[in-house]
Amino acid sequence: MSPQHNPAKRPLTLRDVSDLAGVSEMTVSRVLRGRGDVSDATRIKVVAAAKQLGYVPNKIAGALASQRVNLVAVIIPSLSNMVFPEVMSSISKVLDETPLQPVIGVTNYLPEKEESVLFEMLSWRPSGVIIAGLEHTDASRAMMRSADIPIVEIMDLDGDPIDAVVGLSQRRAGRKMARAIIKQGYRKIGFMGTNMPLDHRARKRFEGFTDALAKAGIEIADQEYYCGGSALVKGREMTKTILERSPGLDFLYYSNDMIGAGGLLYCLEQGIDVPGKVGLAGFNGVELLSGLPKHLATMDAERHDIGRIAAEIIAARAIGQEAPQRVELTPKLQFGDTLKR
Amino acid sequence: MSPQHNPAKRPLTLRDVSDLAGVSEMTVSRVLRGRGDVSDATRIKVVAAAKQLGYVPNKIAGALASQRVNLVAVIIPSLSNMVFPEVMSSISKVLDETPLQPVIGVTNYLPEKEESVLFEMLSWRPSGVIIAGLEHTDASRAMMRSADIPIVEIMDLDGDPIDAVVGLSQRRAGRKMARAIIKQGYRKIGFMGTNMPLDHRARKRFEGFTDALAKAGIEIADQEYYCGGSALVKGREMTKTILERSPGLDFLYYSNDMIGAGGLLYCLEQGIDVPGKVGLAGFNGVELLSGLPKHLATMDAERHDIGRIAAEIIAARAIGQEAPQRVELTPKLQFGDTLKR
DNA sequence: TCGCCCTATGTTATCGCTAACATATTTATT
DNA sequence: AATAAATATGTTAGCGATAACATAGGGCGA
Repeated sequence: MSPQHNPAKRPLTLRDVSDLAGVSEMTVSRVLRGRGDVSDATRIKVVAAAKQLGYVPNKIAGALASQRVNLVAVIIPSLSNMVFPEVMSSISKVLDETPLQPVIGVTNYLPEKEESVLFEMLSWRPSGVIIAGLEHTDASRAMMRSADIPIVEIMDLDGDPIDAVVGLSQRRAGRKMARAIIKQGYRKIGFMGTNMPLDHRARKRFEGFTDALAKAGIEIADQEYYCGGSALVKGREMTKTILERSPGLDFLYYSNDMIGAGGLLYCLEQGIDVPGKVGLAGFNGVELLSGLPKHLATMDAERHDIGRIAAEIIAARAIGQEAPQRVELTPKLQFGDTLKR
Repeated sequence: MSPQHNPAKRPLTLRDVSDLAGVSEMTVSRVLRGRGDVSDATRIKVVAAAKQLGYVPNKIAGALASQRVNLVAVIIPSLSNMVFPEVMSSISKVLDETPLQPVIGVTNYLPEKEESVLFEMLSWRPSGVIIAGLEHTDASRAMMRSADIPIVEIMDLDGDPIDAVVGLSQRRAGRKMARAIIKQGYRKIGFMGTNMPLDHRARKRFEGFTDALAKAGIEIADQEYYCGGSALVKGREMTKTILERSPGLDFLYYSNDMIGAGGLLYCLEQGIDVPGKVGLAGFNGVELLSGLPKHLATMDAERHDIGRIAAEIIAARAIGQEAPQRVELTPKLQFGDTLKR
C-alpha cells in the first residue's frame, strides 16, 4: 500500500485522513498522537488511512493550537572547532530519550550574529535554549530573560548567568595549568593562541594563566597569535617563529590542542627534547591527540558532561521538574608526555 | 527604552504592539516584515512600540497563515566526521544571502533514524531538503517525493536520485585512485577502512578501487577494519597490525584521511621509507593533513563546492528559478609526499 | 430496570498571524 | 477641476491543528 499520488497537489491535512477513514478529524488527531481513548478498530482504520495517503502531520498548525513546541535551540559559535560537535552529540543523546529535539544555530563568534540567530530561534517559540558562553548583547539577554523558557548557558562560569549555567571556570583552568607548569620548574614561558577577541573563554583562560604566573613573579616571555587557516599548520609555524625569536623559552602554552599538536610535531621533527628542554601544553583534550607520537599535556574541558547536564536541565524543566541552577565541572589536568612530573 | 516586563506573563502578540502604537495589527505586521506601503511616521511609532515591549514575532502563526516556511532541512549522517561540518558551513554561507535558514538533522548513519528525522523535519514544512547520499528507506523516498519541495541529494552520484543531485561518483573516485597507485608501480596493496556497512560512500569507493585493481589483474593483498574510537589511533594500530601480518605490502590505501594520518605517523616513527618502500593514500583532503610532517596523498572530495551548489539549487528553486538537476564534481588527486610520481 | 459512570467519538472555538480585499486619503494627469 | 492612480490603512476570513467541552452508547450495581 504505497502512498497514493495526491492529484490536486494540495498538501494533505487531517481532513483527508479523516474522510478516508470515515471518522472525525479529532479522532485522527488522537490516534496519531496516541492520546485519549480510541478503540482498536478505529485506530487501525486511521493508521491505515494515514499510511495509504502518506500523511505527514503539520507541526506548525499543531504547535500553534497546542502552544507547545518540542524544539530546543542550541546556539554555538562554530562547528569547525570539534568541541562543539562533541557537545552537540551529548545533547542529542539525552534529548533522544525525550520528545524534545535540538535545533542548531551557529554564530561564528559574532555577537550580532548571535543576536539574530537567537531572535530567529525564539520566534519559533522553543521549549528551551542552550547557549555557549555568558557574554551576550544587551538585546540578546533581554530576549532570553523575557522568553519565559529555561535558558542554560554552557562552557563558562565566570560571569553573570541569565538562568542556569553549566561549565567550568575558564580562569581557574588557566590558573591551574600555570601552577602545574611553575611547579615543574619551567620559568621562561611562551604563549600561543587565536587572535580572536570574541572568544571569551580563551581570553579568560589566558587571564587566569597570566594571573597565576604573576603571583609567582613570572611574566609571559613571548607570545604569538594567529587567525584562520589550518590550526595544525599554524601551530607549527607559530612554534617555529617563537622559538627562533626567543630561543630561551622552556615552555610553550597553547590556547587549544590543535595548535599544540602542530607545535608538538614541529618540536619532534626538530629533535627538541620534549619535555626536557621545552615543555608543551594545550587545552581541551581532543580525541585526536591520542594518535600523536607523544601525548600533549592538556586539560579536559568535560564537554560531554557539559552537554549532557545542560540537556538534562532543559528536559527536567520542560516537564516542570526542578533542576540545578549552577553546575561547576572541574577540568582534569593530563600531563601526557610533554609536561615533566 | 528597555523591554518592559510583561506582568501578565502572557506571551506578547501583534495585538499588544498594535495597541501600544495605536494602529491595526495588520499595519504592525507590515512594518515588521517590511512589506507594503507604510508611512514613515507610522513605521517609526510601530518600531518603537515593538522594541519597547521586546516583541518577538511568532513564526509559527506566521508560517501557518502564509504557508511559507523559510527553513531548509539539512540531513547528514554525523557531525564528528569533519566533512559534514565543512559542507554545512558552505551551505550556511550561501543561505545567509537569502531569507532561508538551514536546520540540521543527524542520522548516525542509521536508515531508520534518517526516516524519523526526515519525518520530523517535513512536518515543519521546510522549503527544501539537502540530504547526504542516495540510499534511503522506501518510506523516506516516498515522503520526499510527495513533499513537493526541492530535494537535493549530495556527496554521491552512483544511484537513482529523487530530484536533484550534487556530488561525485564515489566508484569513479575509487577507480581513479587505484589506477594512480598501479601506475606508480605498487602491486601489493593493503586496504584499511571503517567497518560500517551503512557508509555507502566508503563502500562504493572501495568497490571502485577493487574493480580497477581487478582490471589490472591485482587483488587486495590484505585488509583491516575498525569501528569507533579515535580514527588517528585506529589508523596507527591497524597499520601496525597489517604490516606485521603482511610485511610484503608496498601500498596502504585508507578509506579516510584521519586513519591515513595515523598510519603515516606510525610509518614515520618506524623509519619506514615512505613512499619508497610503502606508499600511502587516504580520501577527503581534510585540512588537518597539511600540518603533518609529510603530506598524505589523498583525493579532494570537493565538499565546499558540494555544499555551495546544493544550497544554490535550493535557493534558486525557492524563488521559482530553474536549477540544474545533476551536478557532477571531479575529485582531484593530490599526490602529497606519500605516493611516488 | 433505573440511573450512573466510563468509554468512544464528535463539535466548537481558538492559537497568532497574513492574504486578499475594502476603504479612505493623497497625489498626479489631463 | 475632475478623474484616475497611487499610497496608506483597516477588515475579514482563513491557515491546520488541538483543548475543552458535549454527547452517544454500554456495562453494571442496586
